[in-house]
Order: sequence, then C-alpha cells, then structure tokens
Amino acid sequence: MTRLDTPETSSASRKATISRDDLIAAALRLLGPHRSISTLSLREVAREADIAPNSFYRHFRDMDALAIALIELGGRSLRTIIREARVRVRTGRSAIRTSIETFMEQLYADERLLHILLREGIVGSDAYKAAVERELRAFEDELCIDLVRLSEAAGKPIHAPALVATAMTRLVFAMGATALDLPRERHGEVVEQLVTMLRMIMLGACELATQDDRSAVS
Amino acid sequence: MTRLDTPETSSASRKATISRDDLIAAALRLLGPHRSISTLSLREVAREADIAPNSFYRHFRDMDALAIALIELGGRSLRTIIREARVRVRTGRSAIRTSIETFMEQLYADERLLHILLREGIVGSDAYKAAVERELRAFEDELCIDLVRLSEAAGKPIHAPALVATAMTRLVFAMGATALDLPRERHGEVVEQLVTMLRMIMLGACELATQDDRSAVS
DNA sequence: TGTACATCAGTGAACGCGCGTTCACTGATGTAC
DNA sequence: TGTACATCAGTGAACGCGCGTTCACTGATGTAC
Repeated sequence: MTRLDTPETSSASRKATISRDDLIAAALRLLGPHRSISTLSLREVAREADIAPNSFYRHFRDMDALAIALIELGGRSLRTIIREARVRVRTGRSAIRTSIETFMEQLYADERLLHILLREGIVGSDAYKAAVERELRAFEDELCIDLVRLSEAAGKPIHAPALVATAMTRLVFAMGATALDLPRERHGEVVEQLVTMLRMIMLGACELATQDDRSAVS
Repeated sequence: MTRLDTPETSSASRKATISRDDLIAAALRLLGPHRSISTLSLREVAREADIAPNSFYRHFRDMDALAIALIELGGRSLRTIIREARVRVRTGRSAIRTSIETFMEQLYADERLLHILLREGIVGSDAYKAAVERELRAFEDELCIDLVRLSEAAGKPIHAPALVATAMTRLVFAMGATALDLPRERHGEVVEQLVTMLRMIMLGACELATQDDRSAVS
C-alpha cells in the first residue's frame, strides 16, 4: 500500500514502476469525506500517483474497474469489524457496545474504506450499488448468525433475527454517515446513542418473540 | 411546475419566457434515481429547459443555488408526510404502519423529491449536507412530539423519545434508499420489514422506560 | 560470460468534447408623458 | 391615443480548461542461446 517499500531491484535511473496498489492508494488519498468515486477523474488519480494519464490503462481497464476494487476493499474492512468484535466479545464485554466501538474505529481508520461503502451504496452507479449491497448482505448474514448464537446462549429467543441484523446494520451505517461530519470529540455521543438504539431493537425483538410464543401456545 | 400553463400574455412570436420553477422542473426530470445534483451540469439543465446556457444566470446565481432550492423542496415533501400521517392516524389506523406507507408513497411520488434528501445528505457538499440535516432534524422534532403524545395517550412511558425519533427516521431513510432499487412489486415487503423494525424500536423503548422506573423506585 | 531479442510499464503529443462563464447584443413589454 | 424610453429575459459567439482516449515511441528487464 505504501510506495517505495520495495527497493525497485537496483538501478534507480528510470522512474520506479507503479503498481495497482499504488493507484488504489492514490485514489484513497483523494477520496476525502465528501467525494464519491464517480467524481474522481482518471487524470486526477494518475496525477496523484505521479504517472502519465495514459499509464493508468496499464493497471485498470478504466475508472470503473478501480472503483470496484475499492468497494471490495471496503467489504474486507467490514468483515474485519465482525471478526474483531467476535474476538473482543469473547473477553466478556458487551457485544453491542463492543461492535459499535469497533465500527466507529474502522470508520475513522486511516484508509477511510468504510466511507466508500457508505457513499457508493447510495450514489454510485448500478454496478457500484450492487457491489456494496453484496458486501452489506454478507455482513448482515454474519451478524445474524451471531445474534442467534447470542440469544441461544442467553436462553432468550429472538424474533426475526435476519430482520434485526438488517435493521442494526443499516441504522449503524446511517448514523455513522452523519457522524462523519461531526468533530472527533463528539464520537462518544454517537456511540452512546447507537448503543441505546441497538439495545432497543434487541429488547423489542425479544419482546416480540415472547408474544410469538404466547400466541403459538394459546 | 408544468410549462406553458400560463398563456404567455399574448404574442407568441418570441420564445416563451421561462421561470425559476421551469428550471427546477427540468432539473428534477434529469435527476433519476442514481444521479446526485452535483453531477448535473448547468448546460444540461439549460438544454432540458430549452434555453441558452447563459440564460440560466437570469434565474439562479449558479448551480448551487438551484441545488439548495431543490433540497428545500425535499424538506417540504417530508413535512407533507408527517402531516398526512397525522390526519390518517386520526382515523384510527396504526400510527407506525400509516406513517411508513405515507413515506413510501412520497418516496415514489412523481417529483422524486425525497430521493434528493436521501442522496445529498450523504454525498453533497458541506452546504447541501447541512441543508439536508436541517430538514431531517425538523422532521425528527415533529416525530418526537407525536411519539410523546402517543405514549401518553397509551399510558406507556417511553425512554429517550428524541433518540427513538432519530433511530426511526434514519432507519426508514436507509431502508428507503435501498428500496428505491427494487422493482415496484416488492415495496410491500419493505413496508412490512420497516413496520416490524419500528415496532421493535418502540417496544424496546417502552421496555427501557419500565427499567428506568424500576431503578428510580428502588 | 556475452549477445540478440521479446516483453511491457512507462512516455509526450495530440484529438475532439462538454464544461462554466463572459461579452455585447436584441427585441418584446410596460411606463411616463 | 401615440411616442419615446427604460427594463430585462432572452441570445450567439467565443474563451480557456480539464477531461478520456489514441497513437507511436522508448528503454529497462529478463530470457534464450
């Protein structure tokens, strides 16, 4: 991801060759909190990566190909969250709070990969949207599995766990998107708000499950 | 909003003069489900409105001015929802289901004004985002008032109603955004999902309130 | 080890395009007298 | 009613710019003999 970390074999007379990853890194540097991929120009990325515009084509067929690569990186970042959260939960802390904290950390991590999912899922082309939707669904599936496991462990059944997973994911993403525009010292507030929100959803889902039970028995 | 509905006084020898509203209508026609305002070009809007590019400046200082006007229209559309929902709820139907149905109707209404809020809140410039955030907060405030009124009427206290209003609003918007890409016959599913999600939040909020009570008493 | 050669990531120049913005203009409309 | 005039929404032409894409090229690297 960083440039110049390979010694370029030996002779430095010629310009160091550039890799796909260098182009991706350049694009990430340009994608601030407000810009969507579709507003990046090929020439701009090439300029940032310090190559001639036409050299871009040596690595990607066009900007769309770069965009898909970026979105997939975003998905990988998402999967990191749930893995991290699983590890941390095993230490005995609250699952909800831990997951949200991990999410916010990733959201503000240097690479800003989650921003990409946030934006392109709403504003991207059909292909981008589909790619983002794929990543989100994969995340929701994992989360759903954890929810079921958790509720079984606690002995409390849960109503429509897949729906709960979707609601939680989408809500966290939506709140995360607005949190991005807040100063850093207010992240704590957002975390607290999200924790409460997800607790409500969780409680409500359990409550609905007991109502299911009652009507099934009667 | 429609063109040519004013008879243009009398002589038709000269091209009919065009109004701010005509430009807004032209922009709305161009803003399909995928395009954000910032990808509209001034020349494109002018072309759609059938005027010379430079004539645009007679009506708006620049494209940003047009964008702000569009976002405000979106806000007006939002306020319509809550007003409509209030009227319908008075007829005795479920508040949650009614509100969501109204929202979805507005989402798919011809002018597509809600799309604009959905997109520009995430991908717009700082000014656009701030404008959207303003409209959303206004909506949440109204919703919060309704929630409190409702819970008092039912005799069930509710925990952190402002937070509940925010969670509901953001979740509905997020789910609405993805629903936009679904075929029309699947709207029903999304409505059902949203109804269940909001019921969970509502139930959870009541449950938290009783927990508050208990700890306050003890 | 030395030589000939294929490969391929890099390059500079050029193309046609749509863009935002400016300029000086035109001519219908409404108003003052 | 008729005339002179100010207003102002419209216009065509032109500008310089950054864009994506193409072309024929260069020259370092690795390979075959």
